[in-house]
Parts: sequence; C-alpha cells; structure tokens
Amino acid sequence: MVRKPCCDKVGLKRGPWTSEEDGKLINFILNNGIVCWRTTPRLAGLLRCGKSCRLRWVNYLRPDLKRGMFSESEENQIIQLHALLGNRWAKIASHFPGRTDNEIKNHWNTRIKKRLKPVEDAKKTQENISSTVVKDQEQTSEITLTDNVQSVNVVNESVNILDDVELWLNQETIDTSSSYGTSFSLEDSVNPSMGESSNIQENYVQQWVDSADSMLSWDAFCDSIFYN
DNA sequence: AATCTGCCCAACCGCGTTGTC
DNA sequence: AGACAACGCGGTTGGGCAGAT
Repeated sequence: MVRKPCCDKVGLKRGPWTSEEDGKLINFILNNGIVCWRTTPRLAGLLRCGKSCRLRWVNYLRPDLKRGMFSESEENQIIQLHALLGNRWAKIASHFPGRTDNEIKNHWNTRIKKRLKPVEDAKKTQENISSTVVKDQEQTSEITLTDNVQSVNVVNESVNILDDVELWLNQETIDTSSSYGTSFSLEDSVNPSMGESSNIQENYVQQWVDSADSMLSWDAFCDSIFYN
C-alpha cells in the first residue's frame, strides 16, 4: 500500500489567495491545528492543494509573523549567517523568529545582494588579473610586472577576508547531515565562553562584514585599483 | 495623462529528503 | 528493500506597483 497523491491538480485553484480563502484556512488551522497538509484544503473547504495551503500559512497567515522592514542589525546578522550557511534560507530564518525563509531569501536577492556586489566583483577581478599575470609570464620574461602585481595585491587585500572565512568553513567541515546544522546558533558562534576559537571565528565574520561595508563605494574601489 | 522601466514579493515549480507501506 | 507519496526547501517567475520619462 502506498499513499495517494497530494493532489491531481485538476479543478484546483491557483494564483493569489482571496481574503475568503485566507479566512477559511486560518479558521481551520486555529480550530484543528496543523495535522496533515494533504487533507487540510478539503476539510477547510478550499479548492487548493496542500502544498499551496502550507505555503500560504507559513509565509503569510501565521499569527506569529513579524511583518515590516528588516532592521540594520537584522541585515548584518543575515549577512553573517549567509557567510556561514550559504543559501540555506530555512536555517537562516530559524534565527529570526517571525521571519520566513521566503522573506529572507527575497530580501537577500533584492537588497543585500546588491549591497555586497562590490565584494563579489572584487573577487572576480582578482581572478582575471591573476590569470592575466600568469599569461604574461608565459609569453615574455622581459615584461615588467610591477603594475599588475600592485593591482593584484590591492585586490588580494580586499578579498583575503573572504578567503579566510571560506578556509575556516572548510576546516570546520560543516556537515549538513550532522547535528551541527540544526543545533548551531549565532549566539553559540560568538559566545566568549567557548574559548579562543570562537573568538577567532567571530573576528573573521566581523572583519568580513566590515570589509564589505568599507567597499560599498565601488567607484572609489575601482579608482584605487586601476588608476593609482 | 499615457507609457515605460525597474523593483518587490507572493506564489509556483522542481528536486531532494523523509516517512509509510 | 524498494516503491512511492508527502513534505520541505531553494530557485524562479510573473503580476502589481511606484517612479521616471
């Protein structure tokens, strides 16, 4: 015996939810709780699939949701957690009571990503310049590398912190299947009582965030590299 | 006032994981 | 043990809106 499909997708409503549908779903869940998403729409009198109901509840209707703009400290915390966890939005969201993974993901893609773009560009520039230097070395031993090397050094300084964070992450060997993923918290990672290693970790993350902030002026950054 | 453009975010899609039979 | 449904997550899309032209 196997389970029945969640929905056959025939005759089911899609697209934006109406306030009437919202009301039905809220009433049902408040009265019955969340037991089985597959049966929820039928029992609540909704022509939606369970998946759609779950998404609507989790991302929009939950009474404990915290609506509104992200504060600067929340943004910084997201940046730190993203450096540690990558695109694991659900894990990141678990550190922000009342915020959804979808909300944080959207915020990252529309705001924070743009804010941090110079850092990513710097890393790409470093890769390009480094490969150019290698090519030049291969072509002629006469060439003066001073300018290129200076440029590489400047960019290197700008992205070293990123590399440090990556190195540290590799050393820590974050295993998604281990308990680390579920038990980790930002508070843990910066808890002074955890000893020196946690201080080092904190410094890496803080330096990385600071470096990102200091590079927000992309024009100035380009000037410092290419027009010195 | 009308049209265009870019941004934001709710919702959907597809895939991997987990649970059940 | 294998098959398959249900669930959960991350990536992507598209409609609505605001500001620019």
